[in-house]
Amino acid sequence: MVLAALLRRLNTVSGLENADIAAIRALPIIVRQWEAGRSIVSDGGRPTECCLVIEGFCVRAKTTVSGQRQILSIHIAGEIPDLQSLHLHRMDHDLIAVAASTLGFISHASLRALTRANPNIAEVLWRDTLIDSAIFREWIVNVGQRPAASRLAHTVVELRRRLAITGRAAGDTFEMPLTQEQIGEALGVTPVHANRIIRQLRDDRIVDISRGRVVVLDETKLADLAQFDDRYLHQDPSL
Amino acid sequence: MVLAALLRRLNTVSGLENADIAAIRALPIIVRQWEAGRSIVSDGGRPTECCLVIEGFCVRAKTTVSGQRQILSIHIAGEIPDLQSLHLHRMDHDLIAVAASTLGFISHASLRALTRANPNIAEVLWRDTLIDSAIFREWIVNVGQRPAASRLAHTVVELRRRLAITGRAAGDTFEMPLTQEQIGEALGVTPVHANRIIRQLRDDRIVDISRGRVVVLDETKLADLAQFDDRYLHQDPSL
DNA sequence: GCCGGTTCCCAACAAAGGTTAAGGAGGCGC
DNA sequence: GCGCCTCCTTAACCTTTGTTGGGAACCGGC
Repeated sequence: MVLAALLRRLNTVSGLENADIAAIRALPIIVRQWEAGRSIVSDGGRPTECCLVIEGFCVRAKTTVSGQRQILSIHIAGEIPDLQSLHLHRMDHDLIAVAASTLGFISHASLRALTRANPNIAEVLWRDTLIDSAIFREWIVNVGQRPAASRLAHTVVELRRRLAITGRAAGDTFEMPLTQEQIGEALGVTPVHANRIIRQLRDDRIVDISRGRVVVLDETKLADLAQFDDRYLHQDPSL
Repeated sequence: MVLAALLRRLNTVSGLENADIAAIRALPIIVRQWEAGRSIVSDGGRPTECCLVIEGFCVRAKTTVSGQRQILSIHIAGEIPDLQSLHLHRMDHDLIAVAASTLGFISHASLRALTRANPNIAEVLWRDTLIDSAIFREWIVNVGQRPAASRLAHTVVELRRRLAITGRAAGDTFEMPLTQEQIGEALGVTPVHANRIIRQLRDDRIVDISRGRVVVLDETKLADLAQFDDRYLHQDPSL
């Protein structure tokens, strides 16, 4: 069921009525397989559909004039990374699959009809983009204020929490299929320095990040380093 | 007219119909004077109203567990910096007036009634929060990839462009009432380093930032340093 | 099973930015 | 007009991160 992760996530994060679920289920979706590294929408593009991650991993990224790349967010099953394109018609960044992924494409036309007809769903999706925004704010703090090792720890904890919503972070292990270069791009450091801090966290027996997997070795030390406060994820709709 | 800057801005950035303008004009707003440095809403708070900046300057900021502060955005006349609180009920950051300001408070109840009754306005406001989000993305790039002097230049150019919408950046001079410490907090550098780069840009005759005012001395050099691409501001609704 | 590309790993050195510590300029209350 | 407080300014020194340039390990295709 292609909508399973999306419905699970929206229900956890915002709460859905039965009518909402039915309306979302009725959306026409085109499912496609995407290979690792392939771009989904590019900076400057004018997409006419939104992309639901059914399975896999995508990132949003921006490249500066001088050619440096910054990863802005990491997206997992159940998320719609380019939902903003519904009202921001020209892309200001790239969306790329970093691992082989299953994607579902939903036309802007059908989404707009859905939100117009169903203000409740409009608010749920609006809220979803606001949570996206809250995560960007935390990333500004991450790159602006924390030393590189803490940045990595914070990113790892955040991803784990988000994966947990759809049951993709059981135990102390989960997938994070980014190369060290991409981890550096997400943290705002060079690949060499990314390697240094990954090694450091491994040597200190805090987390082992290798071959696209993360193994948490010491919860306490990781929490200490990350100084993670989950409020910004707004996972509880009642709060 | 307290709504002048807001309507001017929404109309530039999204386009408004006459009916929308009338409906916005009918909103009940409580106007209050705010002194410089006074907090408007705090991290963890659960506001029941949104705050429109009628005149003045506000910033949003987060403080880490270890006490470091990061400014997330700068807000000017015509903006609603905590519009996200309409659907994100608990604040994940602070909103503070950095200069003496005139603020208008609009209850969530009346805003929600407005958006429910008028899907067009709902979309305009949704789009507004998406532009907010696009600016956060650019700030991640700014803090993550650019050297400190470019970061400052970029921030200056962005603010100038946004002020220009409501005619508050005529000529080569505009207000930016931040202390050097606050500039540092926005750029993710220490106050000492903020001072270094401000001096450097002054010595190089690029911009003179002092006593809360910015004077652009050399457009070309500034543009060069900032590498500014205004697409992320999404100021043209037709694009 | 080998080959070519990607990814990972590492060391030496350079540069950007952080830390500490201090003095000076300007505004405001009395 | 004096004193206080905030903000700005600067210098010397230290730490983190970037740069350059390498080599080793892994992976998929043939």
